[in-house]
Amino acid sequence: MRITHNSAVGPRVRFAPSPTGYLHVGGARTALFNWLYARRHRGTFVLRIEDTDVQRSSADMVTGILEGLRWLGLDWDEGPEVGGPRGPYFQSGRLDRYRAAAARLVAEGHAYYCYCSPERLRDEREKAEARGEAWQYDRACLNLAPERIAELEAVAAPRAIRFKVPSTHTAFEDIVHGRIAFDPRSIEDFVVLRSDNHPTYHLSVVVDDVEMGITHVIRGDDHISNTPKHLLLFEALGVTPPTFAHVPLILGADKKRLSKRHGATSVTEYRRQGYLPAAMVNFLALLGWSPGDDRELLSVAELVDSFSLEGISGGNAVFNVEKLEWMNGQYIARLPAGELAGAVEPFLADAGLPVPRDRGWFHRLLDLLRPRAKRLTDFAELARPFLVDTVEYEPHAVEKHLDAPDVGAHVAALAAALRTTDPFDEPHVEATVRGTAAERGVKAGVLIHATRVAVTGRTTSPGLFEVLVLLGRERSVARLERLVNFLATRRAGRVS
RNA sequence: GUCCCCAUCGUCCAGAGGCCGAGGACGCGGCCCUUUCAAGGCCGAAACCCGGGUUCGAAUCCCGGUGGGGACGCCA
Repeated sequence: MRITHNSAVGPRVRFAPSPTGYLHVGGARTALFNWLYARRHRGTFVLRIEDTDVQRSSADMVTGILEGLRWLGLDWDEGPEVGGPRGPYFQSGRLDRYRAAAARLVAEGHAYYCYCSPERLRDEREKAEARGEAWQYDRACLNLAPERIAELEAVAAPRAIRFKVPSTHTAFEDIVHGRIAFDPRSIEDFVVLRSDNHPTYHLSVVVDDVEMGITHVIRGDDHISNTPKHLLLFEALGVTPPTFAHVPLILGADKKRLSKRHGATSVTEYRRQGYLPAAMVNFLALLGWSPGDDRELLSVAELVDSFSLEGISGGNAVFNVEKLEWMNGQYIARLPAGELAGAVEPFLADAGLPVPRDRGWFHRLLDLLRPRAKRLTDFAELARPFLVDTVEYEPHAVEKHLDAPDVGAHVAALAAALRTTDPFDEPHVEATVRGTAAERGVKAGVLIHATRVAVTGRTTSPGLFEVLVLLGRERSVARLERLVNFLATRRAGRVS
């Protein structure tokens, strides 16, 4: 049997979410950095599901996370649904390995059994807290007498396994932060295997990173303080630790860790709000990282090409939704019409609007609307007048533009003129509108605004001539005539 | 409280001792374009946290302070 040594080919990185929640934008960015690093260096991107917390993990969450990653275009080389030579990729399927590792640590004197009750530990912590101090495990079980152990075992007392933290000085070179050192005395003898025989995060993450041949650990800043524990574990297991790169956290506008109260935090939510995956990726990439120059709009290929861990900033970053919106608008403006159509369709459907069967016409409509859209959801409202049979007149539009004298007559005249405008294209339609206004002695604006209300029901829309042409002669004329009727009956109503 | 990380415009970044009288982007203000709304173009306001060093010279290096964040679980 041949062992594949991918590390010789390129770096192996991993994204290891725990399915206790949806895919958070912070997690997505961590995944993105890992992915970019793997792609940049022709390495391997591994996806591993950390579901050792059986209580809080769920299969639905796994599905959601996978969907989120796929939507962003972050494909994994090894992991759920694609498999790979270093599986299983769910920690729940690797329990025996963690138990074996824990047993080995005990056998080799790096860990010991701990029979302390959770209640006692909790009490000690509370007491210490009351004194304003932090409590560290007191090693009560480190040197239990053999007889005592025999007693405890005889009654099958629950036992956990704790790592015996050596006094070795733990320091490491972090790619984004430089050298980070911890005083080993500040690290307690942490549990590696719970009394229910399940590993803690520290054990599973290290065992997996070893067995999966991970060369670079790119993860959130919040793991810095866990790193010395991991380092110690790697050492006890006799393995050279991977290289670490701790990326800063994403904060909300109040500089607190981004959470639900700041608004949307899940990738799925942004997707629903009408953001394009490419914009999301671009934006996330620039949160805490920069290519080193002033480029803002970078394609995935460009990101891959310029990504480097050294370019990651050390400070936390505030999630700036306004910039995301702007960026999304930029991507909407540039997306090929065909792709934009596909992206917009579900949002039209959600709004109860029909998707035009004439693709060419649909594309022209989209081209008219796109400079006005920041999110895909905007298209529903923007497109409504073009997709419904009868437009509704917005009250303020009626007030603002239909009260001028003789508006009805002007509009009627335009309707008549438009019947014979040939060809019915922008230059000719514009000439007709302006000509009609001139003939009737009103400023073009008056007629234009009234006409806009007639065909869209609103005070704002894309350029009126483009709108008329896109709607076509029949619909345009019909809408103008309908407005004439509307004004007539409205006046009648007022008189009586 | 202890340990760790961080510190340039409101926000995201550029800046790795002289090129910085600090550059880009979002947002904001103004002007232009214009039938409205956008988009676009141009212009503008806006920052090196404070105090000590080191150096001929510091946004850049060192120390301290302050501020912000994170971690202190048989959660991950």
